[in-house]
Amino acid sequence: MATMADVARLAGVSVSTVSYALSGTRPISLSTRRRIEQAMTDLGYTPNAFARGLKSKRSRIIALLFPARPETSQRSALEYVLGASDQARRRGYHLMLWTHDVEAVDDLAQFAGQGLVDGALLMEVQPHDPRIQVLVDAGVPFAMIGHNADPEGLDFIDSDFGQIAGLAVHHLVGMGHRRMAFVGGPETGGPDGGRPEIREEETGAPETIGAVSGWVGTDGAADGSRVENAIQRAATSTGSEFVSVPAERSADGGREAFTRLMAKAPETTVIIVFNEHAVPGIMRAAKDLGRRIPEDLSMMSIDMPGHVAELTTPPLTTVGASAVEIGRGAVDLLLRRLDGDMAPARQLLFRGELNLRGSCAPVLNADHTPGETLT
Amino acid sequence: MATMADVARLAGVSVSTVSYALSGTRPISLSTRRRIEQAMTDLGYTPNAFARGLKSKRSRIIALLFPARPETSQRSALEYVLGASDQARRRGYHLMLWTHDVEAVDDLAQFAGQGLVDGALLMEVQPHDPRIQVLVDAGVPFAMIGHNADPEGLDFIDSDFGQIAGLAVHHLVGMGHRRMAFVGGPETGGPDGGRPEIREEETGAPETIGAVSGWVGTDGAADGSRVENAIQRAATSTGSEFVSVPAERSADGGREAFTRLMAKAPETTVIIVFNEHAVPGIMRAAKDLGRRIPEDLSMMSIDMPGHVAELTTPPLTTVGASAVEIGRGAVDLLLRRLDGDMAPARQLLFRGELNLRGSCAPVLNADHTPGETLT
DNA sequence: CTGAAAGCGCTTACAG
DNA sequence: CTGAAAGCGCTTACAG
Repeated sequence: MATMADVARLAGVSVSTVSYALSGTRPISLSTRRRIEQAMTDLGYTPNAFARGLKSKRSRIIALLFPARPETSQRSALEYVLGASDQARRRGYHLMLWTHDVEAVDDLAQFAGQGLVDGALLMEVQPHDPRIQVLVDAGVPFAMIGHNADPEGLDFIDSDFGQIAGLAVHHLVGMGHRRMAFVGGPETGGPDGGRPEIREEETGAPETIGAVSGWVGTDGAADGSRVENAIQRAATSTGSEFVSVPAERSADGGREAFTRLMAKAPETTVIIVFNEHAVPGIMRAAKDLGRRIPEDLSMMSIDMPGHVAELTTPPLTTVGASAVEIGRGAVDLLLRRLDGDMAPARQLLFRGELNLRGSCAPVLNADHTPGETLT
Repeated sequence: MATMADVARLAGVSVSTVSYALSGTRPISLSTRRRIEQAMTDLGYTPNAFARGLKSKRSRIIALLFPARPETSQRSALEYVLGASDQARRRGYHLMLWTHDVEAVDDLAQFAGQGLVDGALLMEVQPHDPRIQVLVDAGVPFAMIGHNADPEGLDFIDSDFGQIAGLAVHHLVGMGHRRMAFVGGPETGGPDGGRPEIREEETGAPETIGAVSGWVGTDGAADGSRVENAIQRAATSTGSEFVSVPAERSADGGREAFTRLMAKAPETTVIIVFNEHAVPGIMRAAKDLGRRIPEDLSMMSIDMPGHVAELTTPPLTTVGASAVEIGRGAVDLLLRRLDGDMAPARQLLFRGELNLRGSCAPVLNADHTPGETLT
């Protein structure tokens, strides 16, 4: 590989001149610039990333911290990753994928201390995420996809679950639904499922950028519980009944949850699911009980990629924000910090959209009295 | 951040001694080693990756070259990525995700010239993949996931489509199927679909490692066509009829393909699909025609992740090799090169497995004569 | 068993 | 508008 010294020699200038020509940080005469450019093409010169990083303290590499076990990946995860990767490239950065155990904090500290990355993006942020303190201690700037319990002063981008819940519930109410159920992950399930108390602190100033809406507060809960709370609030505000049933992340988990749901609230007219892996089990259990979707029971899925939602029969109506766009937005948020912006933390909520497919239908007998059986 | 000089000062030794203590490349007295270790913990020292990379010419970073558009990602792609990322970590390497346009070869040349990565992994390798020459020219070692038309001398790992096709066809024949159809991507479709001629060159020595079987030759075709050819060979060797219909990668593409298939070979008893996005369209079109799956028509999907196959009704029987394992294997293949192994190229085929779900059933009227209608 | 020193390939004050 | 030189934080012959 040609070095900068090679280029300088061939162009008949000093190394520093080549460097300045490359960075454009000081004026170079046209003829000199031409000779340098010619020499660079002739030699096929590419600056050495390590020498550059050693001197300038900037690597132009950002890390994507992805707490995944290869076997149990969420399906929209790829979209976050590709969105972030694509945007990083557009903005001249490399993206390092760092899959890890959320609890393996020592490894992270070491990684952060290497100075390899200029900043980090955190996926699947937990309410009390141990990674945050590690990054703060290491002085590595970061932005979160999702957020922790107390995100004050921290940059993040998240789905606007309040808006998304409103969108979902409004659509369903318009179809006559008044008895709604929510199936989330094992961490959900309301009081008997260990949901943390709702704290409605109105912190920070709302902001709206593009498809992004303002941040107004946190309830300190994990994703699933936040979605659950948002749906519950939206549902009860319309006078609808609401029940929540947790489910393991598997088809069997879905079956089981459906059984519990039928025991608890047999009159349910719509199930809103935030647990991709439980979907097949729920749909099969419903079928086994003779509940046709959507005629007898509507179903809606939150944050499910469109091509996945197409696979079920009927295809699932979904609601959610674009994972690709959130991935992109996270990169922009981080690079704003890396570019030295000292402004206060920016907390962005990304608006979702409703994608109508075939799994929601009007309630036929909207005002049937409790006690009747729908089947 | 503490530097090696800080550690040396605190431990009362020279910088070189600290360096040797860290690398273990020369004997250090126990007491010295102790003092150095103490100093490192006290200072929270982590070696600077850039200084190290500049001097040693090794970054311990490998790139995963992923020619993806964020919007149209294959579902098993995440599994390759996570498998590779996980294995890289285990082996002490970082994984840089490089999503790019397959044709944007200039960008790749620049990337490769930076000396940032020690090697690269290529996903979605094309028959005449322009990336290969770029990497060879840049002197960047690489391993392929999949392979090009002429992989002689190149390391790769791929699904053993011959074995996979045999597994699939054998299972189907055992159920009485004798009229098989294949639906692949737009690049498939046999002679009228532009399939390259089959060249059966027996190159290289077969090898078997773990779940990996030996490589015996290439037909110089893209993935889809190779799968198609493998299925065709397996089918005709059992005396079965075989037709192939290409499909666009979308639900509509699937519908359309199904219509063409019914015009071409209405007696078909099983469809083998290698085109995830076409699946919903095929299934709905079949249903519209009154063809029940699996009673009237069996279906099998190649290389579809299990949790995805669970979503359809009935869940899909699948056949294929583990994408996670192939991702891991690719890393091992590359690191073997990076560790200076000068042995000849290693070409590995990964065996697939059959996952029975509910979409394949015995043919009821196995010996019906042409002219009868199954519906 | 340990140290002094060169040098990896850049960037960036300093000087003109 | 351009150059000579220091230095980023390591690794690794060279010397003892």
